[in-house]
Amino acid sequence: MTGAPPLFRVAEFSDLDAEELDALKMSCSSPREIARGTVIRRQGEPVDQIYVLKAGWVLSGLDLPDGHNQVVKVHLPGDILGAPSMVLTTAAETLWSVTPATISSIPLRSLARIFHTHPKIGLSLFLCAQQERIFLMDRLTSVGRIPALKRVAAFLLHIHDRLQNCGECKDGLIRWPLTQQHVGDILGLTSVHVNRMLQALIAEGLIARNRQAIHIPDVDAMRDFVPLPTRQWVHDPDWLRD
Amino acid sequence: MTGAPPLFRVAEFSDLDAEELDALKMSCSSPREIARGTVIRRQGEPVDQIYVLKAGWVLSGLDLPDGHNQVVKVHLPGDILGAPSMVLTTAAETLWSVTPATISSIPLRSLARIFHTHPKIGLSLFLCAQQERIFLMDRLTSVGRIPALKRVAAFLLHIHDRLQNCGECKDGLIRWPLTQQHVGDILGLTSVHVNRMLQALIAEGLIARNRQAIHIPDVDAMRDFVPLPTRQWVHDPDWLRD
DNA sequence: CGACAAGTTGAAAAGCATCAAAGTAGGTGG
DNA sequence: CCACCTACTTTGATGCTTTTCAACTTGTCG
Repeated sequence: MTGAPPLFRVAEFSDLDAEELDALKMSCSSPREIARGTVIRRQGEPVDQIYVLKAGWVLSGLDLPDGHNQVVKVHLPGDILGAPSMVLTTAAETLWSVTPATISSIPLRSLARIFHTHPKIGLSLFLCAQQERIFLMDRLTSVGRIPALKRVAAFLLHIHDRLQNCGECKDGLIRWPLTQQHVGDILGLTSVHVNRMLQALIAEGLIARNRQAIHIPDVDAMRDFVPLPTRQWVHDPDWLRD
Repeated sequence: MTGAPPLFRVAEFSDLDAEELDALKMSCSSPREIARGTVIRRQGEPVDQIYVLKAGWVLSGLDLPDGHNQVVKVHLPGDILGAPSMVLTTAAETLWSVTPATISSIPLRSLARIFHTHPKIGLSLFLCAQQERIFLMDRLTSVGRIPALKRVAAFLLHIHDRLQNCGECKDGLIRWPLTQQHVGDILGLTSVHVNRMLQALIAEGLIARNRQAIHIPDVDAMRDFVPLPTRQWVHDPDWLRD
């Protein structure tokens, strides 16, 4: 939207005025810088706040008793972190940074208050939660019904689109902080198989790659290759206008 | 909670007073009865309302170009249907009943208004959306990282717990309207393999089955067998009380 | 009774996991 | 500046889980 760093993706569906944006900011603690690999909140811990990601990449994942891990969300700048566990007595997910990151936190009490003082923000938060459900539904479809090659492609394209949305990607060039093990945990594959699928995508000419970056030279070709639809998000629709 | 049929699962996390429940009811159209196999809303159609399921089972699924289908949600009585597509210009999901069902609808405009007139309902709806995210995260973990036998077991247990929550299941006995093809589409398996896994669960003594029902004789044993944690939902927590 | 949907079974093949080992880059300390 | 360490990537061989395909069985409902 603007050239400024994205503060909140909350305003993605309905425009918030300055006063509302201010109210949101007031609810946030001052930003905290964390190193790569920092655990923000561990699975099983009590939940008394959620977080806003100002910069960096954060993963949210579930650990299984057998040592396997499923990453359920790749968080990019502007995202709200840790909200699903609000409805649980103990956090479902572990949140950890895979790059240096900047986060601030919102106490649950403040969040609840916002719904009363600024209903429109409440509605915006609700819509963001629905968007997260769409993301999860698409990933579930990907993991459940799409073979590995296209599954990896779908994921790369998804990240591309979201990075572009927050102004961190242009010309299909993505600074890539994830290991192949991470990608495996995101897509329900082994890192070995992810490696082979990446090589296959390179052989197809759909992507190029060096150590720190992935390049999608022809985004439209990638879109054709991926069997999931590109999602068209509403913005300030009829039914939201009073 | 009560012996009465569950109207809204919306009140699961915070108690709503009579006036609020009334406001919710007022936003709903009068209930409509639909036959088994009725499509409520098809993928790709415009989105101008969401639905409340009063009775029956409804599936929500995504169709892929290759003809495969991924069911992303099994809806039980009390559920809100179709909300994720609110943020899209065109519905992501197809909703169809697998039993005779009773639904009523809520226009998006009314839903938006509720956030302003009854912020507490807005907050409750937000929390329900977070719960749906937890369900999706658990299913994603299931499909991504849990082998077929335990995956089927986890799903049966999940449905058991939710049915019990809305008073439609006791003593581990579940009236079962889903075909093995449905279960396959829910879990990312083929119906053939679902069939074999069900037989294996019977051989293990974890379930029993006849044509219309599934029985979990020892729910605790089932819980031990399943590698996902049982979710403990908050109800009326500190931070929600003003 | 006959038709259709769903469940069941077996055999073969595919896709992905597993295991093990070697290769590569980046960072650190001597 | 080199040597080493660590984390990550890459490669090959093998095996298992699940799919695919096809046929057959069972139940249901007109």
